[in-house]
Amino acid sequence: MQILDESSTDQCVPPKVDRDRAATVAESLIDINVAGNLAEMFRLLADPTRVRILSALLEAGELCVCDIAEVVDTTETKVSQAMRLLRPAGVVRNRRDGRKIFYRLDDSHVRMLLELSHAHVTHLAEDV
Amino acid sequence: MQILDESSTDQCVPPKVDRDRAATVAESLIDINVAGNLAEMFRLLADPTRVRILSALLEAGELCVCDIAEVVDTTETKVSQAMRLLRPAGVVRNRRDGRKIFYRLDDSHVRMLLELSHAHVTHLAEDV
DNA sequence: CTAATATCTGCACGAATGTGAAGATATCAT
DNA sequence: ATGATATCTTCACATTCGTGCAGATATTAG
Repeated sequence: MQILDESSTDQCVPPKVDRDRAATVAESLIDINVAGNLAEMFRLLADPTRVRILSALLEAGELCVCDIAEVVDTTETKVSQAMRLLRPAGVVRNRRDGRKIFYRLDDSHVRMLLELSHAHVTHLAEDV
Repeated sequence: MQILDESSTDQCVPPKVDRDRAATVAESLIDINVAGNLAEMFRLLADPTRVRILSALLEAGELCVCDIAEVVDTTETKVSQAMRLLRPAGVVRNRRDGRKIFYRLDDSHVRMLLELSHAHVTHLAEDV
């Protein structure tokens, strides 16, 4: 891109052009609080059980806790604790019907994330 | 969608239609290994520093470690350790030029994830 | 060669996280 | 009322994770 210029004497021996680019990036960089929110959202998806639960909801649309536990092949406690994390984050929404509580995805972005991620992983699987 | 039917008596008092749906979901459900890979990929993004680093690379295209540290306002050790996680996962690629090592994003899906996620969070920020 | 720069690694410690067991609520059936 | 079902919560424990520090490696300059 640009020719390296070792004239300036700063802490990192930065070529002038790169310095400018770095400054520009710093301005348009994602806000530190936003980065925190993003990281927290990714953390919610950083667990195999939760991924499978969300995947099941993506397929079924709506499922009660016991059905989720059966489909995902895990305990109801795990499902319940997963929902405790996902609910206040706005990822899932619940609805009571008798003694059952039905959950469904409640975030179009998360839905897209899941679909995109699924495509990503299956694409990786093809390579390997 | 379908009318609830409390006739069958199974362990979870499941209406027949729901049982079928659960079975269908179980078949088309994401594989357990794939879910693990997905979760691991999300875990890489589940850290504010790493999110900011990737965001910087998304903006700048390519940056060396010291510039990343300056732009993201963190230590070079943090950047280096972040890269130690992101490199083997195929998220970033590096190139040596002299004593500097330049990093850039190396995964179109991750790029999309970041863009989509950024849109998601800014959308949330508008609501609140 | 030595000195300085840029990056990486190993280690140790505090914090956060996932998990299971046991008990607490809430709803329905009888 | 009692018992059964479905879900949630609390607690404690083991594991993992992010962090900083000190030192190691690699490259360039003199």
